[in-house]
Amino acid sequence: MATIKDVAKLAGVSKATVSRVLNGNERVSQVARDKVKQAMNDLGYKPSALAQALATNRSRTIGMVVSDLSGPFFGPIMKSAERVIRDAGFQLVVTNGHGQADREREAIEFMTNRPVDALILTVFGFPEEEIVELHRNGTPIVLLNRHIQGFEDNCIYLDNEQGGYLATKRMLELGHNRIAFLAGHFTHHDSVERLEGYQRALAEFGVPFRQELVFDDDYNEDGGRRMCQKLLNLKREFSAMFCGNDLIAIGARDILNQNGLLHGTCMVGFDDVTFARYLNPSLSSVFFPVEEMGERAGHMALAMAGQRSESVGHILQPKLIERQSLCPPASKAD
Amino acid sequence: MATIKDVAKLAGVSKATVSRVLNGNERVSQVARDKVKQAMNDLGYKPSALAQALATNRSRTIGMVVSDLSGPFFGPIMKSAERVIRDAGFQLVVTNGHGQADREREAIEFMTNRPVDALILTVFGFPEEEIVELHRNGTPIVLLNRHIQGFEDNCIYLDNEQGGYLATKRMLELGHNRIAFLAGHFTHHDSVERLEGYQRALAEFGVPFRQELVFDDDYNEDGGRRMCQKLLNLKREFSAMFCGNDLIAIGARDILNQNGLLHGTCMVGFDDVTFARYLNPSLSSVFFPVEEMGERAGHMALAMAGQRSESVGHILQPKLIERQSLCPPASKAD
DNA sequence: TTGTAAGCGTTATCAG
DNA sequence: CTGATAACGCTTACAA
Repeated sequence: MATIKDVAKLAGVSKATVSRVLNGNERVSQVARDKVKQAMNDLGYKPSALAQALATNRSRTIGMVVSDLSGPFFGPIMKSAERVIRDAGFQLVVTNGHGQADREREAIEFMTNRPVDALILTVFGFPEEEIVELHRNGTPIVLLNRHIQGFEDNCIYLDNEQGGYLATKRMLELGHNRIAFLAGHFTHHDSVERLEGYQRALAEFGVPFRQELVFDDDYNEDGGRRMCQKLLNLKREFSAMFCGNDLIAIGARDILNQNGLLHGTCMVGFDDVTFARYLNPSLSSVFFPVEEMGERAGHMALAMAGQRSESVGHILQPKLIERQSLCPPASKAD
Repeated sequence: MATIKDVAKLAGVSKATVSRVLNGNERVSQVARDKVKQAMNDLGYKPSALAQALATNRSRTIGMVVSDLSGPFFGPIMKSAERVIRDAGFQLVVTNGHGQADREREAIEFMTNRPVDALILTVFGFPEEEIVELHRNGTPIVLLNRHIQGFEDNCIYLDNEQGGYLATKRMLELGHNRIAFLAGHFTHHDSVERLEGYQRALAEFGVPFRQELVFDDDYNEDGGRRMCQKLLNLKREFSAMFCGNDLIAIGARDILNQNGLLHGTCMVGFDDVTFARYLNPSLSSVFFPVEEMGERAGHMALAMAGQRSESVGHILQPKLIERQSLCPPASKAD
């Protein structure tokens, strides 16, 4: 690998001059500039990002910690963030925090030792204070899907309450008044917020809130199965179901199907992951603008890294996607 | 941020000694070692990975270029590779090549300027010679899903021929003898190899190969739709369908469904992506051991980076996953 | 066992 | 406009 020294020698100038033409145009004579460029070409010279980072204390790198490197949710976030970041001539480095506090801490340390110019975090276990402290200590943070008091400027999150409201309202409009809510654990504030939206819609339609129709369990297929089974065991009347995410919905559908109830039950999921539309009947879902979240995260991180970039809002709006699983109640009135 | 100098000063030793205790135990007296460790703790010292990399010319970083940062195929590969790599104290850096030669080149340059100790590549457009040259020039390469003559030691790929064979054989066993093949473009060697497997199975069962039942188009939903539509337009007799991947299968199902043929047609996809089992009827598919591929890639890359790691094989074996979409032909004989 | 000093490839300060 | 030269934080002969 050719270094700046080789270029300097070949061009017959000093390293300083080479460095100057490298870093955008400062005051360098045209002749010098040309000689340097020529030499660079001849040697196939590429500056070492490493050495530049050491000297400038800026790495042109943005870190990202996700809770799952695979999966339909984080994929699009990473993808859109990476596009924005690479377009700015920066590099995105992604690592997995596995959604557990200790792994997340490890992942974050990995990043800060690197170091990165800004850090995009989607962490669940990692404590709020540490996040804020990290930021204070000089690693600019963009926090996704989490909303810390007094740290709002660094957060990007979905209006979950509105999502819960939209889904529930639509089912109410269709005539349902016994709507079960199969939520994720209420330790996740998303779940709580979605519940609030659910309640707001009920109130608006004068339908009483029934605690016995609300369940919480893991945010995955098995959680959905268990909650749905519980619901059936209770023999509570219900004609519709709002699920905390699409995986829960899939688990629930499985149980409903086994009981011959799949096609009669109105259902709305959350996130609108790619395969929701492939299901049969296709699954209605509250669309989570993941790509937009990724883009915004990218822009915000770049801005924090001292790069001028679009300024973006902090709260994303969900949208109800209507598909076959949204249907009126079986007409008992007739 | 505390530096090695601060630690040295506080511990009352030289930088060299600190460096020694940092890099595993060399000959350092117990007292010195203790003082240094104490000082490190007191200062919360973390060595700068950057400076270390510059000094040693090794970054403890493995790069990976994928053709899609989201999507059900690369997610699990990245995830399992990352686990292996991080367990070894290395960092995985992922970037997107978008499956286009120029973007891939850019992505690879980004990586080599960083630099990385090894590079895992899943690139399609990038020319073979350049890959081999890159490796010769000192960036160790692990190449996924591609098989270059004379470069086998660096490649990890699926036995596609066997995959095509397994799928076709099972359908033949069920009694189908008009099996359409909706392949991806034959410019992808995967497609060609799968076709060969398809033909081998046919030959084994004495069923003649019919060119008019073979189609090629994009490896996605729309490609599947177009190929299926063409097949129907031709009014060729067929009772089963082998699809080049699961997305093609989904597109084809859509068209079949519109024609009331979904439940009568036997179908096998390829890759066995996560949602194949969620479909209704659930989709049989040739399982592609993506996680294993990621793990092997990780181990191989580590080994090339001079880290001792498990040695792994180069060819992965597919497996047929049987689900509802696998069914005997409608009995015309009766 | 320990310290000194050169070097990794760049940037940045300061004279000239 | 240009060139020495000192950083940046660490490793690594070489000497002591």
